[in-house]
Amino acid sequence: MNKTEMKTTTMRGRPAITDAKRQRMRNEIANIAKQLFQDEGYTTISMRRIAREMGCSPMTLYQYYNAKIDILRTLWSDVFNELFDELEVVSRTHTNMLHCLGITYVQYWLDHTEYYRLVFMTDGVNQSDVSTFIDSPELVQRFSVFALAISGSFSEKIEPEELKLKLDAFLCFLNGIAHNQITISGYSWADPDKMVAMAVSAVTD
Amino acid sequence: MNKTEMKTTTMRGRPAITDAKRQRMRNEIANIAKQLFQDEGYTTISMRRIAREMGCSPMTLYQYYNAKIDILRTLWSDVFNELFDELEVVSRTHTNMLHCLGITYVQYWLDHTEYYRLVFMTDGVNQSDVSTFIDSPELVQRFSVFALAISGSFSEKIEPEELKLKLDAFLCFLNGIAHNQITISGYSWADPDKMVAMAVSAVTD
DNA sequence: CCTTTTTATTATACGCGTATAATTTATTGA
DNA sequence: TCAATAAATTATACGCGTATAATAAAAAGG
Repeated sequence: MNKTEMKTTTMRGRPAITDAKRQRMRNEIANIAKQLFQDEGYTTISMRRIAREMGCSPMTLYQYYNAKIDILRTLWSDVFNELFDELEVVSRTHTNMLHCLGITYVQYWLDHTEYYRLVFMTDGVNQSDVSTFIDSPELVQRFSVFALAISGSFSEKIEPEELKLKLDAFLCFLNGIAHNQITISGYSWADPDKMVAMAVSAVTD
Repeated sequence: MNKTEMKTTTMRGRPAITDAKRQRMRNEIANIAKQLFQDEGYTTISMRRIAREMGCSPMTLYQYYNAKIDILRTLWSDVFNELFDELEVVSRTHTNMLHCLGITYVQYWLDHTEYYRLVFMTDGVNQSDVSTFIDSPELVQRFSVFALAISGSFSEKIEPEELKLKLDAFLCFLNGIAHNQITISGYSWADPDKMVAMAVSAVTD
């Protein structure tokens, strides 16, 4: 029997915050933080600063998020959902699906480098990474558009382990293209679309 | 006329530290820091702790390094040179050069994830970008082992722009493989060697 | 009303990286 | 020997993330 269930019976003491209220507060914090992170960068913005903008004390933020990094994590999922919405549109409207998916995926990050930095380049040295939420079931589910596109590009049925290899490699290649363009921006990279084309043929041949 | 040149003429005031002495001090700090970083991790170890082990005040470290991250950068630079030394050995001793180069390159980063994070995942907004380092002439020079291996894998001469495309794509793919393994560590990725093999065939076919 | 209980919120404190101010040290010219 | 000077070193201070302690707020029971 957990606390939310206890709520139904009468209880002494100040009542715990409603789930709805809690969620509204989380959203408010996330929205303010998103704006600040995008404008001035994750490391530049402090919890004290977010609190000031919220009109609360710094420690109140910890009532709604375990840590500063957790606020960022919430923003990550928003970003991914937007991206995958685009990808699903592509998967329904294009015939040479894989190539278009690749282009869309890479181009999305190149068009939103600040998001890319938010998701894949959070302060390097500590060990908290993106995988904790990439592993969330609903996101794993979303990645299946790539798997379907790959298996769809073959006439005969493809073995699961070979599909996994192709899928993983394809995702690595796409991320690598985006990542190098963004992090090594001083170097004049070859056309991303052509590199995506190479990634596609590596997976479909 | 700079300060080192001024040293030759007589000057008032406490003399600046010798280059040799400065280098000895840098080495001493680096050695202590390397041990501590390896034992307890970069984030865990503080400048105050390093100073304590050195028997000096925290701020004295800043006489020899601009920032904590610069100490790590120095350590990384050493190991990075070792990577390219390895790669050059590989390029001289193996026939299927490209595949071995790829394996070596990726495996290096997987063996030194903390250095990967340092170089490729530093928050680009607030300070030094990877490209400033990657663009340094001696490092660009080092990357040519990949270009040579690619052009060497074709019997007839390859056009420069096509070579560039293949080289850039190959580097993107390799970095992507390493990057995804490191940043999305919770996901069980396909065998890196097999993905490298796909990257190789994408470039050589 | 007032106490009791439980939760939300805020205050305080710690160690961090490091900018800047203060101090010590090593040298030269008088 | 003794100021003057310049570099090395150290002390102090700031804002940071956040753990923990203190306080305020909201409900129920007397």
